[in-house]
Order: sequence, then C-alpha cells, then structure tokens
Amino acid sequence: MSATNKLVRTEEHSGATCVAASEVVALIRDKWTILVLGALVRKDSLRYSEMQRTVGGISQRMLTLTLKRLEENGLVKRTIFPTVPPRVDYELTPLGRTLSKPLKGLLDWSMENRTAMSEARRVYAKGAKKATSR
Amino acid sequence: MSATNKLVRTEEHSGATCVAASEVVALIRDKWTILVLGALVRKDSLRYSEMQRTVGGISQRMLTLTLKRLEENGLVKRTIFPTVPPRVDYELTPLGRTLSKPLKGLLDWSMENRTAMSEARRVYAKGAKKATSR
DNA sequence: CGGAATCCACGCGGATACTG
DNA sequence: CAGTATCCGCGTGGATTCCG
Repeated sequence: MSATNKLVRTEEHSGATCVAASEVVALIRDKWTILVLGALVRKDSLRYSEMQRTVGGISQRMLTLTLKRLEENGLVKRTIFPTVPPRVDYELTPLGRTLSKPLKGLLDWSMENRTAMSEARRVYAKGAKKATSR
Repeated sequence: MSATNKLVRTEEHSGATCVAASEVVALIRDKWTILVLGALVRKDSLRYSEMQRTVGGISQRMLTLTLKRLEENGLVKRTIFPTVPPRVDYELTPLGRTLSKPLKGLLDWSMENRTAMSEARRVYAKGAKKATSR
C-alpha cells in the first residue's frame, strides 16, 4: 500500500487534490475495502465470521488484512471479547461513518449509471468493429 | 477488469449495492483512472501529450489503456484530428461529468480527513507496541 | 472462532523499442 | 505526436496449514 502512495506522490505538480487523494485511493484500491465498509454500513456491527459470510468470497487472509488496515487508519473499531471460543466485533468509528457518505455517493452513482456504462460498451464494441474493417 | 468483476459477482447474496459497485470500483482501482479523470475535470480538454504531462509519471502504455477503458465505458470522449502530425483530444462525456461529483466528494473527504487518518495510525502504532510487549 | 504464517500463481503496470 | 508491441519484475491476493 505504501508503494502506491510513494509513486503517486512522485508527481506533486499534478495538483494537491491528487496527492491528498492517494491515501484514500490506496485504501479503496485494496479490492475488498469497499465491500467490507459497505457491509459495516449496512449491518452496523459484525463479527469476523459474519463479515466473511456477508462479504462473500473473501479469504481469511484478505479479510484480516483489510480489517487491520481499516482499523489502523481509524475507520474501523475492533472489539475483542475474551470468551471461549473468542469473539471479535467490528464496527465503524465516527470517522469511518463520515466516510460512508461520500462512499455512498459513489456507490449510488454506480447503481444509477451502470446500465448507461454497459450500453456505452456495446456501442463502443460496434464502432470498433466498423473502424477495423475499413 | 473483467476478472475482478467476475469474482465480485460470485457473491450476489451480499447485497445488490456491492455487485453494482464492482464496475466503478474496478474502474477506479486501475491506479491511474482517478488521476486521469481529475485532470479532465480541472483542464476540461486535453490532448494525449498534455495529459501525460499533467498526470505526471504515467507511461504511454498506462495512459493509453486507462483512456481506452474510460472511453469504452462512455466516460471520456475521444476526438481525432486527421492532421500531420496527428492530434487527439480527450474530454469528459456528460456521463463522465456526472461522475465527477461523487468522485469529488470522495477526494474532498480525503483532503479533510487525512490528518485524522495519519493521527489514527500514530495512535495505533503505539497501542500495537504495548500489546506486543505484554 | 479468529486469526497468523507460508507458499505461489497471475495480472498489473513499468521500461523500452518500434510504427503510422 | 500518438500510439502499439514485447518483455518482465513485483506486488496483490488466493489456498492451505497451523496456532491460542
């Protein structure tokens, strides 16, 4: 994750916006971050195994790494219950909850416009065929 | 990009939001997409070489691939001037311009909260040290 | 149950050289 | 100028195994 950060920061002349964005971008570039955050937004609080079922298709490794990074960045709160068998709950921190708003904006856009996007792909595919045959 | 898509779509039981998000998420996961979009938001219209300088640090390969994918998804308009030497202009489509709003929301959040995030990392680092030494 | 550790495949993306 | 093509390193992330 730090590798991505370093690289993006190489070009500071491209505007402060991009530089600042790199951290969040690096976070959501981690494939599962958005899905995990989305799960916590919808379900409010989840334990490890519940989360794995909710997100679906994620390996323990990736779930652990993703949660750890989110916790490390102050977006997710981790609560350990010293029972046996052990139990760990995850929930969004106040900071994480503020992120859910702009994130939701992006997800909403995605839902509203994905048909437009797939339609654009269809048109593009046809155009490419014509252009090639000329 | 389709690989990510296929994988995410494996778990449709996790909620329609995640499934729908996967397309946009897959797009912005492409390392340069956000920077390219950001450049087009700020500069409105750019030709290939201008874009490469504006984004900074991007290779021809990645610039071409990123632009092609954005065009394919109907977010970027590509205009070729059949002059010599050739000239190609890129600009956002109406669809692409609507994406800039939620995207900006995310970038703004990033700028406003990245100090909070790095502070959270500091705190987390200390806590980890104590927990380990026990 | 909730991880940590190890191994490894594959695809992203960088560097370079060539083309219309 | 605006790409395309090729090669390849390296990091991301999946599968499996073991631990408290």
